Amino acid sequence: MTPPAHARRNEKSREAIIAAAFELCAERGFAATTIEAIAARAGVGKQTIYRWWGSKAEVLIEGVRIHRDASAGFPDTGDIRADMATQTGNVMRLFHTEFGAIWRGLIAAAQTEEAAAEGVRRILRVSIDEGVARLERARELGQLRAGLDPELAIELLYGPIYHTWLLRTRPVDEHYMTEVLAALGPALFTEPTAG
Amino acid sequence: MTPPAHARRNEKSREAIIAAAFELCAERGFAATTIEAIAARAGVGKQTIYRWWGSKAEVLIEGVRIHRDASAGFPDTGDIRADMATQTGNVMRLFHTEFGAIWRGLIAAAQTEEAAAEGVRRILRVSIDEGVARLERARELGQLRAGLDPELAIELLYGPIYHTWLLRTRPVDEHYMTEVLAALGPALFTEPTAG
Amino acid sequence: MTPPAHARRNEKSREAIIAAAFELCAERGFAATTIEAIAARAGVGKQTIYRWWGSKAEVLIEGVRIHRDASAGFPDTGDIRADMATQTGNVMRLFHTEFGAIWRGLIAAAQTEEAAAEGVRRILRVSIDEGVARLERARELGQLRAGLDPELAIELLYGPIYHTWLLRTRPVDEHYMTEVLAALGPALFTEPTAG
Amino acid sequence: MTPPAHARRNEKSREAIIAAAFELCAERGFAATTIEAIAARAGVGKQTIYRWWGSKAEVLIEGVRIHRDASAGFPDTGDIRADMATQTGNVMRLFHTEFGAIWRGLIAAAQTEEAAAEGVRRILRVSIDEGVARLERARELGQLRAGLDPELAIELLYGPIYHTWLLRTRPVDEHYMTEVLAALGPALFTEPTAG
DNA sequence: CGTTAACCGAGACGGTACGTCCCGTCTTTTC
DNA sequence: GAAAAGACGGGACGTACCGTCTCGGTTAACG
Repeated sequence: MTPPAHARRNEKSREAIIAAAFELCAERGFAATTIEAIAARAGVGKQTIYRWWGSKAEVLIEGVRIHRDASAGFPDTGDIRADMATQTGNVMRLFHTEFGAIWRGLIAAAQTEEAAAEGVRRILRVSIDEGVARLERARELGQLRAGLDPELAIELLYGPIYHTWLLRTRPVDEHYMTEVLAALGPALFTEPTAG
Repeated sequence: MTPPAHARRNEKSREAIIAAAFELCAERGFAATTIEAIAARAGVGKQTIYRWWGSKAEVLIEGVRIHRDASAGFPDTGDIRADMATQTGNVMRLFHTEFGAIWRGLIAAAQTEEAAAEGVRRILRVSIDEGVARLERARELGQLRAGLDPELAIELLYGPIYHTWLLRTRPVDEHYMTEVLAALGPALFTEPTAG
Repeated sequence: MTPPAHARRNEKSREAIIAAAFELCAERGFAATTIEAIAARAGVGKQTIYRWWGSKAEVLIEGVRIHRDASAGFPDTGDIRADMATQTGNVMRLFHTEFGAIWRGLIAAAQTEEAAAEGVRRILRVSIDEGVARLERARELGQLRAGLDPELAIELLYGPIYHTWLLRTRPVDEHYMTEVLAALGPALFTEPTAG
Repeated sequence: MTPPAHARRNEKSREAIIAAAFELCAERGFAATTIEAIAARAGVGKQTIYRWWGSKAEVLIEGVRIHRDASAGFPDTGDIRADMATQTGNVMRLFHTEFGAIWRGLIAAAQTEEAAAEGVRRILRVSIDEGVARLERARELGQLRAGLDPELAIELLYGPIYHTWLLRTRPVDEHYMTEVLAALGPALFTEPTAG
């Protein structure tokens, strides 16, 4: 999404733009954030944004990627059920922060704008791969239901999360993930061996 | 979303506006569809749109509702697994038509605009309730796993559909729903009684 | 230059735009006057300017035309030499006011922009015709050199005025027009009959 | 307008810039010619233009000066009326070439920009002085009306030329200068001696 | 004869204005 | 009195250039 790193590029401007975009999304939401406002807040000419990114979505995606790279990966305590609960809980919590609002905006943009879709996909790919890797380790310990495709398993898990978060068909309380995991248990995991 | 039906209201305009909105979304996509273009296409003053709806999303939601009311409900052949496969297959097929593009746009709008979110929610509510009703009938036949909340079950099923459709993390082939249902089977259903 | 008078047109905006354009030209000069600034000063959307005029030059030309229509015509005391001195003196004085700066800008614009050239031409046409009419009256009194084309005579007179004013090859003192008229006398007029 | 010749200055760039400026003015007109385009066409950095000139007008003025220095001066056949006709005819012809379009642009720029005005003035000064010198020679031969200021005479002559050329109040045919000279004759010259 | 300072091409940068597109409101006229 | 038509004030769009500012790379004068 970003043209290949350019020697002459001003790193300070790049950072200021991403930071301004995040601030403005936090303050007034994704839809009300404009390139003009980002440029003004960052103390930058509009052209400098258009030179390196194709839309506000691409700016934010670069910011999200940086944010994501700096955050913890999938937990691995050896207990796959517990780790899944931890991870999905983290995700749901994240979704209710400012970051969630930005991510929501990006997913909306991705419905319309191919570049945004590509960025969203790339970000999700990493998370999915982490989840798949964790499931592979669980499989080696015999914790996974036989014949289960790990990537499909991740979708079974994240699907309901995104469904309730994006479509808001019902209020989500803090036990939601517990219920989802409990219900999905028989589809995903072998019975935990007794204590 | 629509003000209470008004005696004086011009029914022809109402229909022309909704039809124009659908056409334009089909031709140029949700994001590129504007109120001005809808009004021009419908041969209507802009004010007439603003008088009765709050945004293009609301116009489309009314159209989607009409469309939905005219379509078949949840199938019920007695075989819950087969009916689920039929229904989810229908949904996925629908998502790849022009209607899908509109629905995609409305979900995007719902991330930002409360009125759209409300409309989306109301439309989904009906579909979910139909699914829940179908599952209740299955439960009476002992086809459902004990202790399963039917609404949660619907989310376990539709979650992955929306996840792959909205986030496009991977190409979806025609067997996708078969695999999802197979994987979810142990979580949702009792073993089908032999022959 | 202006589209045919339109019933729906907002007269207040039209006047505010012309007034704002004049003010801004007076304050910062023709070149530094922008459509954006005119719109802002007039409390008007830019589109409202672009809807009715093609450029700032056309706005100003409309203003100049109104200004010109409201001003006195060619003097006629019976003494053609004196009237010419009065008139050319008035013109030169006018050229050193704010109005002169605007007229200067419009002539500059006319070098580049056909619509401005057309406007300038139309404004000048009226003044030239007035001069021609005055000379025709002088001819009837036998004050004009035989065989002189009155329109050419006007050009012989105004030519040096515009030459010094636009090209500024030398400072112009208040006697300049006296000298020009004295020098042109033999070319234009018959000897005044001794009195 | 040009800083004092500098030893290090790249002569090739200087020439390329002036040539590019002339080409671009010829192709798209003075107003549409930009410093960026000149730099690109000349294969030169923008800074190299800004280092040596203050504006595109100054670049063109330097080019015009070179052009002018290379062209013939005022003719002198001994017959002042004929020489004036020759010279003014040459000028009017020149005004209808590409060079005329550039000169027109510079005069327009001079209305707004002091440096351009200064350049225009300097170029005109030389031509006026040549004309004045020619008239002085005519005076010695008794061809000039007594008491006529030669510089004023030049303005009486060039005034109408610039008036019609810049203000375009009427189409100018090839006899225009003949008529102007014929009409001005009594103001400028003594009667040609018979035979 | 190596150093060094200016010039050079290139082009990113902070800006300003452009002319356009729509927004949602308002006004006029018609049915 | 709803509806068509569309002008209006406004805000953002994405683009074009402005004039300034690095950045390496020549290149010519000086030490």
